[in-house]
Amino acid sequence: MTNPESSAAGNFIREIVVQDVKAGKHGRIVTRFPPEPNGYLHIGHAKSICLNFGIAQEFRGICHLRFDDTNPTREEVEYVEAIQADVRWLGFGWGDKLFYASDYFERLYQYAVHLINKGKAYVDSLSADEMRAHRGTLTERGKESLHRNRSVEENLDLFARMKAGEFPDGAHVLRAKIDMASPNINLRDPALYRIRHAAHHRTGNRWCLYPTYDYAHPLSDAIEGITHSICTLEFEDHRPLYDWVVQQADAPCRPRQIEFARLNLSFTVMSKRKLLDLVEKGHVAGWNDPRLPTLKGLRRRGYTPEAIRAFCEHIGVAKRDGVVEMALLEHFIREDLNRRAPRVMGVLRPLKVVIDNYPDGQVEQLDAVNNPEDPGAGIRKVPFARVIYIERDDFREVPPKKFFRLAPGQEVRLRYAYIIKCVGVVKDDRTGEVVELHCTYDPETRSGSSQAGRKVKGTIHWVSATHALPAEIRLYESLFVKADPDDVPEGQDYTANLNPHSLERVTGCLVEPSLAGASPGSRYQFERLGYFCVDPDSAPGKLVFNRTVPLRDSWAKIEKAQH
RNA sequence: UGGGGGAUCGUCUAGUGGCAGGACGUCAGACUCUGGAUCUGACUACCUAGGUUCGAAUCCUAGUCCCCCAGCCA
Repeated sequence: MTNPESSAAGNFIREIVVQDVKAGKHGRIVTRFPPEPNGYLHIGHAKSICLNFGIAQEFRGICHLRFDDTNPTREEVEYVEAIQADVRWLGFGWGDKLFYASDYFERLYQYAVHLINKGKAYVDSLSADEMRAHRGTLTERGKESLHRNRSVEENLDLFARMKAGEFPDGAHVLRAKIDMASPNINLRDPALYRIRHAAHHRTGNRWCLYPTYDYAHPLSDAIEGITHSICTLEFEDHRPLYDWVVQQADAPCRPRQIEFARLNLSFTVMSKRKLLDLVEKGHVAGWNDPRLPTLKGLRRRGYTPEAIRAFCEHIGVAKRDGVVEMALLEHFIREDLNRRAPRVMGVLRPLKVVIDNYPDGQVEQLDAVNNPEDPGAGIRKVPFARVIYIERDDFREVPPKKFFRLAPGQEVRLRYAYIIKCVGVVKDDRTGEVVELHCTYDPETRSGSSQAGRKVKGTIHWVSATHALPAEIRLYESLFVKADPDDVPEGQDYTANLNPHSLERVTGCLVEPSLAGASPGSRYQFERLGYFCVDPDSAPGKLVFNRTVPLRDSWAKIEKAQH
């Protein structure tokens, strides 16, 4: 971890840092994660967090957490707290390096005065519309504002009065004086300050003048001594402006901005706007809805920080934009939970089975392995009795080819118990639905016994009728039916691709009694089904589980191929 | 259309003039008291056309396609 040369996952940014270190450019590497507190963190942020904090760790440097809170009209404390909790949950810390761009407002203001004095910034009094008209287009150069050549004294006076609150919103802005003819639109005298008579979540009403991102960000980086300012691709053509601001302000250091491609995940959306939209329009239940790619959603879904970090490590960092398959994220949570999650038995859709030759009233406590991947996890007792429930899917009256489960006349092993044979099927007279099975068991085949070696094709899970606990289980599918939710017919938007089956609440499930005290957040593998996590909605006597991800299911593939 | 970026297996990603590699995925098979896990094997890629070179994913030239930018958002 501390030796850059031995780093498993190299990428072009680490390479740049290595070169800079070799060249002796920096005493110590300082990065930063700079969220705007106007929304919750999602897995795309996790990529950036892992990158920034990861590089700092790797080079024995430090990563700052800095809130980019320059726009009081969209930011709230609720988010700054949530963001800190999420970063911590992901497994990263920032020591005492917690900062806010708003902490720098006074210094930023002084830098602006400095720019005015140098003739590098001026107060413009054009309206927003006029400014837009003056900006030109992608192909036509812009026109200079008639206020562009105001005297330093006049600019200083106006700027001070803007700060003092003498003008309404929009009356004036402070602009960088760069080049209205630049082919890079960002350099056509961008706004540095705008008037906003709005209360800020940290500075209250002290200011009515707020810096823009393009101005506050580079200077905040410089003030903090950031060596490598890592951001996403869309800021690439802001880099000349970033450099301009730092240089013209005569800031104490010159951070290097490096851009990488943001994460896109198939079958979901990542933009703050769409996420907010989904929440506000009620397509999901909130920011922590388990179907969302938000950190809070993934957490509730049962994802571990370790799995998310492993995912971020493996997707790599590059400049080409692409879409990572959801299957890769699922791979990492399966890998993590396979190693760590205790196994239990639970039946989603119970089918009653009476074992005719098993003594009525007898109960056996059978040994069950808690985690075959982890011998240290030990064993537990699972009660077995005459009436049990099995998974409805594990029985077919007319078994298709390669169906290794229960069917009339067929044998199957009950996990950790006996081999049983189906000898009778009870149906509902009216609907024809199978409501109960009759089986016989072979007492010689008890799990672990000398005769247990007899082979049967299939093993299925079960719960004892009298001992099982009722539960609600929430099954999730992808939020969208298309890998690219934006792939819609003309005139429709991404919500047209919402998956109507993204949530299925299954009630009447039965789980083994050892789950009685399961606390919210704890994760299990329900054997043969998948990984599940106790939902915060769960309560004693009212268990609620979320399915994090199903187990890989090769039978489902075979069956699908048969159709 | 001006500017800025980017194109390598289905997906993500290595590669910096010398055998195109890894991971996910998919398909087979082995094993298994989870149709899980594990193991084995297979699969499939350098945007195009020229050029330089003994040799090009890599260098050059000309194209093509994709993404970003015209907020007083970040």
